[in-house]
Order: sequence, then structure tokens, then C-alpha cells
Amino acid sequence: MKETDFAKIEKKWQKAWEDKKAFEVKEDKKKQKYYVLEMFPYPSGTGLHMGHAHNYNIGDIYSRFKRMQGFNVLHPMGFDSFGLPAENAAIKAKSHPKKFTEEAIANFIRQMKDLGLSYDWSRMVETHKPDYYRWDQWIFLKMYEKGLVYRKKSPVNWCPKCNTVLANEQVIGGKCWRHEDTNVEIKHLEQWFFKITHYADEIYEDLNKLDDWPELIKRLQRNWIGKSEGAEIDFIINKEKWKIFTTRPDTIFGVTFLVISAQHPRLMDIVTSEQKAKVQGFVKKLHSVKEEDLDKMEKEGVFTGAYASHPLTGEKIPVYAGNFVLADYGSGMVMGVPAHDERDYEFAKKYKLPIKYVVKPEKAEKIEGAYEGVGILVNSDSFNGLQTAEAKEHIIKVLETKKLGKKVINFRLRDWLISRQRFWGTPIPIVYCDKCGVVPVPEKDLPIVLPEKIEFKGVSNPLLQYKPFLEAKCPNCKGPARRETDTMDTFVNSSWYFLRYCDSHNDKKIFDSAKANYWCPIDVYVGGKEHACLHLIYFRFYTKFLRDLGLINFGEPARRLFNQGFLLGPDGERMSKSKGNVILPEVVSKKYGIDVARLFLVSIASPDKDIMWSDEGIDGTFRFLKRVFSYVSNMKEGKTSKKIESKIHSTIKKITEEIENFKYNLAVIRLRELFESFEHESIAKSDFNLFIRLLSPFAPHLSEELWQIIGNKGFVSLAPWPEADEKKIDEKFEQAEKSADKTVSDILNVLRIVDEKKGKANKVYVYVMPFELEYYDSNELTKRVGKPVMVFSVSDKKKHDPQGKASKAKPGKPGIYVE
RNA sequence: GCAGAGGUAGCAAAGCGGUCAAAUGCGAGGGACUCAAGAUCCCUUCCUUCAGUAGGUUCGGAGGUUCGAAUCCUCCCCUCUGCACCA
Repeated sequence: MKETDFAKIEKKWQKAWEDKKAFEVKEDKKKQKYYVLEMFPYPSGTGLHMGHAHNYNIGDIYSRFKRMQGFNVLHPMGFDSFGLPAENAAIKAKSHPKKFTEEAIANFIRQMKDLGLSYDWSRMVETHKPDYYRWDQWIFLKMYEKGLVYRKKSPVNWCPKCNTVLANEQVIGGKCWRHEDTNVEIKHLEQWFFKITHYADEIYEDLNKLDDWPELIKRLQRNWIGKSEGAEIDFIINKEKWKIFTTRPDTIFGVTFLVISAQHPRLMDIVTSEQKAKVQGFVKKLHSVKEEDLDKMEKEGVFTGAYASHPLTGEKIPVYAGNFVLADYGSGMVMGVPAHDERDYEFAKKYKLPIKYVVKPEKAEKIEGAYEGVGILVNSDSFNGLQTAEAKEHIIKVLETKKLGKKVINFRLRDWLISRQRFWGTPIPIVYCDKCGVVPVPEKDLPIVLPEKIEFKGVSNPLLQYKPFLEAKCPNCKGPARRETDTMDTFVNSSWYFLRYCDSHNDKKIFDSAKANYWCPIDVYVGGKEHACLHLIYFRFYTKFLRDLGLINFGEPARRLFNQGFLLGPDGERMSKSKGNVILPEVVSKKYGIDVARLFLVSIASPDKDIMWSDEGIDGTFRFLKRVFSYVSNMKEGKTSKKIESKIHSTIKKITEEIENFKYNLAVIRLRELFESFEHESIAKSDFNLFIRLLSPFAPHLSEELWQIIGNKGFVSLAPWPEADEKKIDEKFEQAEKSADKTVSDILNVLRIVDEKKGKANKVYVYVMPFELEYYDSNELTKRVGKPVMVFSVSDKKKHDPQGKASKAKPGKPGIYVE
């Protein structure tokens, strides 16, 4: 077999699948649906590399498996085609991003088809097309209607390289998510926000329902959303109520100071004239600190001169301005309980403020510093003796009756800033009218289309200078108005694409609800964990919003999430062009065929682990598949045996479970073991048919070819998945197989020793227990040992056994004689 | 600092209370085939021993639970990945 043949076979079947539309699906009430989705890619100009292939392969295996199991499998693909790289390329080439994007998409599609992925291409979505993004705009208007969109001037994250603002989620450790080396700057701008916080609680709580999501992702999301239950308590400063937020209302009797954020907009309202200069100096000093050093800063504060009165004791409590209190979380002011909070303790020590213990641990412990645990209240008036949890309830209740506080839940999650000062994104459907102000574009005027004739000259958004786009009529008064030039964050596009796949050509509606409800939610969603706090939060938010609009009847987009590991280059580094370690599918495909690569990728390790490409490793997979082909071309139809049937059915059982749990690596090992048994034993054609079906999800093209060679009709990709027949599985055959392996090595060991001591032996006699006779096949042993092997039962009177070796036989360990 | 994941034979990677000296692949070595090489096939690959199927020491380190631990518990060391003052 020539090495290039695999590639040729693959082309043949890719064409056949396409011609027969093998993977296109329709809603079918009679069949159970199954929706497998891989996160769609941004079509980058550099094309698709083996890392992408790995990702899609994982989803493809699953969808092929489910399809064979008889499910009506939706497995679509599309492109997240708005984004900066295309725009930057356009600026450089003085061209249009559409050109770059569509070239890149064409390239991606070609590459994906070469991978033999079983997509229903008829459902493809491309987010840069007006027939897609008009629905982004439509959703924007719906959110606007529901009060979930607002415009606000606020401090926002600005990436100087992207020349645009970023959402909180796109700032990673103070750097831009696209530019690891670029610090994000803070700018004060008027921007559009989606009120994702409206759903904060539900997004948080519903994580509990997502049993089949990785714990890691759920934990990251919980962390990001940061739900804290506590109380808002009023302290009176200058006869005015000032709120603080605390999760520990039970420690209220331990308050010895308050700290207001140095960035608090109303800070100066409470500062006394004597302290004014000091406070101003402090605030000024803070502003001079660079953004990156902010978190390394020591806790510092300055007395404001003001005193608050304690809501329960009436005590006078000093108010400090502090650098460690966040202005935009809670109310921007906190109570200081140094006895029970590490930070407050540090602060109190520094400024010599009193420390008052009000919670005593239940078990006697020596307290040093702050005690943050739970316990029994002391020094707390009528609340003494209560446990932390009950104390919280009681104190809140008392505060509520006095109208000095209430129970509240705070979230760390902020609203989603969606404005981007860039061209290549979904235009925000808003106009600004001198008379009417901010006016949303009516639905009937959608889509607001990005101009095609526009020129790309500089770095800033060209829409700002492009009059045909800029000049609009006010939908209200029909007077002149100016169009919004900011576009939407690309994560908007990817937040609902999975729904559009269900009805991707609908030009009347965003999608047909019945269709979406049939296919969704996604049954298995495959993608990287880097989206834990980005896409995977946004699309959960969108799903809840669209449900509340009445468009869909479910609130979670994906039942199960699978995070695949990264494919690293042969050097163990992330693949990148600059490192020169990129593995391209087309290169590998030419040498081995793509099925070899696909099978190899899932053989290396469990798909959720990071794996390293190895040029030697793939040879092993190549050898295996070549062996299968040469086996078929020399195959003699024989008779099946109970032994081989047992092996087949236990393999079916295990592989089915292993694929179900994404343990592809183990499934592949089982397949190889099964095949090895075939090489040792006589099998029937039907046995081999079962093997091809098991192989098919992993090596789909080659399996089709084998299927055909063996004389089957139709696609093996659409053949039913084998069912394990438990009755045919017999443990003793597994045991026998192990014993045979052991016997082979024992025989060879004896032969070696005899060779050394007495010279060559040429015949081998094996004495087995009578009931084991059927497990030892002399043909098989002869083949493996390379010398004629005779198998006798120990009870056989006519056996050849001059040295009485038969007496050494034990169950599973036959006696051996050589001469 | 806090939280999580992990450390298994030359490498990669399964195993997660007995059936474990530990699947599988790669690499390495031996053999068969061949004039030879390659391909292919068979075998070996922790150490010792040997007409055999035995013994010894292993699964980051140190203890512990158990008749029995790579697998469970405690402490320690190392690696990775998140969150970094959210009150």
C-alpha cells in the first residue's frame, strides 16, 4: 500500500458525503435530537492549524457516535467573523475587512472539509453578514425596550493597541485579552452597557443545575459573579444616612471606624475643613499611582474629620478615607471591624484604632490578630450568646425595624460594556437627534448595514468620517440626526449563534421558536476553558433574556460542556507562527492521511488534557491503520468463536462507555486490542463489520473504505452503532487471553535458556489443564513463538512428555517441554 | 496570600483499595524474513535469578489506616492554573 493512498481514499469519501448530503438534518419529531456543537472560530488569515483540528475532531467523534446511535444529530459550523485582525489587515492594505474575512472563511471551509468533519454545512452562519447581525441589532432593541440597555459615562478599560474599550471580562490581570503585553488604561467615556447584572443571581444560581459542566468552569464563574449575601447598614454622618455593605452584620458591635473609598464621588461632603488639605493630598497621591502598582499598594487612609454614629449603640465612630475600599462595589464605604477582619486589623494597628472582639470561637482558641471564623457573640448587648448565623438574622431584623438597614445581596459582576470604537463589528442601532436625543432605530429599519465603499486610512474608526453612514434621519421627528458609530463587542455575535443554527436562513425572524426548542439546548458543547468568564457567561445571559422574551423555553444554552485540552507543538509550547512550531493538517494529511492524524490526536491522552504533538508518535497510529488495511486485503473468511465474540462484545460495551465519557484515548486502545485478537484468531466477516463500525467515529474516511471493501452498502457513518450483548461476554476468555500471552513469553524464556545451555530446540510441547484446552490454540502459539507448538491436555495419555513436565502445569500456567 | 488541578517506569500516558511490576503508544534492544537495507511480523525492555511460571525494590518525599495501598488519611516538597484587598 502506497502511503499516499489514504489521502486519496479520504478525498473520495469527502466527496461522497457531500454529494449525498450525508450529514444534513431536519427536525424530526419521531427521532430524538442531539445537538453537538464546537465553539465556532474566528476565521483568522493564517488559517486553521492542527490545534483547531483537535478541537473539531473531539466534537466530530461525539456527533458521529451519537448519529450512529440513532439520534437526529445537529452538528453545525459557522464563523465568528467580526473582529479586529481583519480590520487591522484592511488598514494596512488600504482595503476592506470584508475582503480579508471572506477570503479567510473560504480558506477555513476548505480546510475543514479536508478534515472530513461531519457538519451540516447548509446551516452555516457568518456573523459579519447583515442577515446575521441584523438580529444582533434586533436583540439590542429588545433589550433597550426592556430597560436592559443603557448609556453611561464611566471609567472604562481602554486598550491602546486595539484602540477601543474593553469589557471587564476582556481585561486579564490588567492586560488586554488580545495583547498580553499591553496594559489597559482607564478612560472616562460615554458607553453602551448591557445590564447583565439583572440576571446575575440567576446566572449564579443556575450553575447548580449544570451537573455536566466541569467544576472548574463553574467555580470560575461563581468567582467572577461573586455573589455575597449581607446587609446594607446606615450610619449617620452629619444627620445624613450613609450606607455601608457588610457580609458580617453580626460583628456590628465591633465597629471601631468606617472607611470610605478615596474615589467616592461624595467623599468631600463629609470631610471637615481642618482635614480637607490632608484628604485632598491623599487623593491626589493616589491618582499619581500607576494602574499596575495599585494592587501592590499598602493599605492607607486618612481621617476625614467626620464621625458617624453607630446605628445600634449611638457611639461616635471616626470615618477614614481609604485606598483599599472600592468605590463601585457595594456603597463605596465599609465598616471597620479590626477584631474580625484581617484588613481592618492591619488598618487599625497602623492608625492605632481600638480593636473590640465581639465573636468568640466555640472551641477555646488563642486569638491572634483578626478572628474571621464563626462563633458566639460577646460584647454585643442583647445579642450576646447567639451564634454567628442567627446573630446575622437577628441584627438585620432589628436594623430593619429601625429602618437603618436591610438584607442585601451584592455581586462582583459588572454590567457588560458593549461599545467598541471600531468599524468591523455590528453597528449599534441608535441615532442621536438634537431635538429628541438618543433614539433607537425602529425594527423595520434594520439592519443598519456597515458601508462597503468606505476607505480605511488610519487607525480610528472610519465611520466617524463617513457621511453616508453618519447622517441619518431621526425616526421620531424626521429631522437630521447622527448615527452611533460605535459597534458592538464581538462577544455579542457569539452569544446566540447556537440558536441561529437551528434556523439559519430565516429572514423574517431571528429564528423559529419551534425549531429552536426542538434542537436546543445544546447537548454537548466543546470548547476551550479560556472562555469561562467571557463567552460562557454571555451566552448564558442571552439565553435567559431570549427565554424571557418568550422565544425559547429553556434558560440554559448547554447541558454539557466539555473543555478540550490544548494541542502544543512538538517543543511543548503553544503553537504559534513566530515560534515556528505550527503543525498544519494539510502537511500531515499529505504524508499520512487525515484519519491517521485524527486518530492519533485522540490516542495521545484524554481529550481534556493538554497534549503535545509528536512526529514519531503518529507513526504508531499510521502503522496500526496500515495493518488494518493489509489485514482486510488478505482476509480469509473464517468462523467466529465464542472467544472472539466475547472479546467483541466486551469491547463494544467498554468503547461505548468510553466515548460517552470522552475517554477517546481508552476507546482507541480497546479498538487496537480487539484488532490484535483478530490477527491471532479466525473471525467471521460479521465480526469485522462490527470492528469497522467501532472504528468509524475515529477514522471516518478509512472506515467507509473498509466498509465498502468488505462488501457493505451505504455509509458506515450512518450505520447503526453496535450494541453489546452481555450474554456473549465471558470473563474466562479474557483470562484465557492473558494466560496465552503469559505462556508465549514463558515458552520463549525456556527456549532462550535451552538455547544457551543445550543448543537449539525446535519443537514445543504445552500441557494444559483439561478444561483449559479450548483456550490454547496451537496455531496461534506456533505463529507467535515462531516454532511448532503442540498443545496437550495433562490428562492425555498419548501426549509426548519425556521429562514429565505436564506435572508442573497449573491452571493458567501450563507445563512446557522443548526439544 | 487564597482556591483548584497535578507529580506513575527512558518519554508520553492509563490505573485510583486486592486480579498491579503497573494497560497502551513512542523510544530502545533481540529475533524472523531478506543477498542487503527498508517495510512487515514476533519477542524483550525496574533489578536479580533461571528448563521456566521465582524473589527483590518501585508509582514526588515522610509517616499512618488496613490482613492488604500507586490507589484512603496526615504532613512536607515541587509543577501548573485561576482570583488577587469585592468588606
